[in-house]
Amino acid sequence: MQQVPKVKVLLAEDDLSLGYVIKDNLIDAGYEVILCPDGQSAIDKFDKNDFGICLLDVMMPNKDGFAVARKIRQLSDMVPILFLTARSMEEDKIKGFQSGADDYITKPFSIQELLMRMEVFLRRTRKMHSDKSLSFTIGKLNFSYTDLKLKIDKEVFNLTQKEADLLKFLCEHSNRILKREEVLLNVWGKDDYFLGRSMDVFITKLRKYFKADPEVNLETIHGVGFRFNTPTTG
Amino acid sequence: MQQVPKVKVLLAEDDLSLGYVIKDNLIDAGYEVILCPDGQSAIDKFDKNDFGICLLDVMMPNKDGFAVARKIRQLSDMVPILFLTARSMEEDKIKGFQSGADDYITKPFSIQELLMRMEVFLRRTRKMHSDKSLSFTIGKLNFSYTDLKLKIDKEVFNLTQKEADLLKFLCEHSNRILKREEVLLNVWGKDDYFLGRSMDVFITKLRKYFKADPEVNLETIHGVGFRFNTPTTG
DNA sequence: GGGTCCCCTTAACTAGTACTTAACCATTTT
DNA sequence: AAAATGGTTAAGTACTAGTTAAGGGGACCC
Repeated sequence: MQQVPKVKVLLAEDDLSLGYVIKDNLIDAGYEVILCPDGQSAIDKFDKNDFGICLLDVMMPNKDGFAVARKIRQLSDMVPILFLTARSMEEDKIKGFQSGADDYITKPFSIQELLMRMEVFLRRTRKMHSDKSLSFTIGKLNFSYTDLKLKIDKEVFNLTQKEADLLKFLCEHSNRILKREEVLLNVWGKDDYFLGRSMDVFITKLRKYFKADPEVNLETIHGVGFRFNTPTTG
Repeated sequence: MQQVPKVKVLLAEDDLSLGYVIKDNLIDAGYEVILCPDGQSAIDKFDKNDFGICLLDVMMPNKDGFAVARKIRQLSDMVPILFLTARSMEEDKIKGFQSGADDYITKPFSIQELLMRMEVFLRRTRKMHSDKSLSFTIGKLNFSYTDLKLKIDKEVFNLTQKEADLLKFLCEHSNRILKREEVLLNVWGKDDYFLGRSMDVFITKLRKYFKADPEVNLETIHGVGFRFNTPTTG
C-alpha cells in the first residue's frame, strides 16, 4: 500500500469514545496511531524520532493539551502539533498558545477536515523530517545523526561531525561491501593516500564504540574496503 | 481568522512555476502575496497597496529587479527589499545595489531560508508578528522577551535587544543542536565570519547569566554550533 | 554641534579541539 | 620472505571558539 513507513500519530484525547473513532479513521487513512487518555501519558509516550504529528485535546485531566505541547516543544521543535478544541474556547486564548507551525481544529469536526489539516502539516514538514532528523538503530546501538549521539544502554558517546558523517554513510550502506574509494569520495569528497590513512584512524575510533555490541562489527575486506555488518532483523 | 493583519508581500518573479511555489508557501506561512510576472507590473501594483516586504527577482523582462527597486525606493524608503538572484551573479554587482535594509538571497534557496530572512527583516521594521508577552521558564531562570529581563531568585539582568533575540531563539530551539549558521541566519539575518565572532561574544555574555543555574548550560558542539541544554522534567 | 552613553562589531590574544600526518607494528598477499 | 595493506597510537597542525578589550556608529542631551 505505502512503501514509505506509516506516519505515526500521537493522539491525546480523554473522551475515549471519541478517541477510538478518530483512531480508527486515522488507521483507515493509513496512519499508525497511539492513543493516550490523558496528558501525562502522552508525554511519556512521546519520542521525537518517532512521531510525525501530534493531535492534542486541549481539555484533559492530568496535564492539559497546552502543557503537553510545551513539553513536546522542548523535546522537538519540528513535530507539528494540532490542538483539538471545544467551540466554547475563545480564539485569543488558543492563539496565545500557538507557536511556530501549530494549528487548531474545533470540535465537532469532520474526519475529512482533520485529515486535510494533517496533510497540510505533513506536506510542510515531510521534507525536513526525512533529512533533518536522521536516526538509526544498529543492534543495541542507537545513533542519532542530528544529535551526533551514539547510545547504548544509557551510555552515550558524543560524536564529532566527521565521525557521524562516516557512521551515517556506513549505516546507509550496511551489510554490503564498500570500497575504500567509495567511502572516501562520499564522506571526504576526495580520495588520496593520506585521507585514506585518516579514514583508518576514524575506523579505529568507530570500532571502539561498537565493542559494546558484538552483533555489530565493521569488517575489513582486505585490499577492497569494508563491510558494516549489522543485524538485519527488524 | 487572524486578528493581526497579514503582512503583504510583493513578489516579482518571471518564472511562474517558481513564482507559484513561493507564493503558496508564503500563504501557508500566513502572508498575503501579490505575484507579478515582470518588473513593470510590480511597479504598477506597488503604489496601490501597502506592502510589508518586496521580493524581487533580479532578472526579469520589462524592467529588472534593480530598476524596480529604484522605483520603489522613490515611493518608500522604509519597505524592505529582498532580491532573488541567480548563483552566477557576481557578489560585487549585487552588493552595489544594496541600500539600507536591502539584502539578497541566491537561487536555489529553501523556503525555510527565505522565510527566515523575511522574518528578520520584518522584525526590524515592525515590532514582531504577534508576540505580546513572550516569556520562558528555563530551570530556575525566568526570561521575559518583551521586558528584556532575565530573572533568577530576585536578581534581575536587563538584557539588550540582541541578547534577548538570541536568547529567545535558543529557548525556542532548546535541547537540539543548532548550527552556527542557523543561529546567525535567524538572529542576525546573515552569516559571515565577523558576525560569527560577534555571536561568540554574545554567547559569552549569556553564559555569564546562566552561571546562576547549573542545570542550564549552553554547550559548544565544536565545528558545528551549540546546544542549549535545559531541564525538561517538571 | 559636540560630548556622552550605550551597544554592537572588530580585533587580538589565548585555549582547546578535531583532523591529518607520521611512525611503528600486525596481518595478509604474492 | 618481501611487499603491500591496514591497525593503532601519538605527534603535529590548522582551525575553532572563549574571552577581554578596543573601535565605531547612532541616539540622546545639553
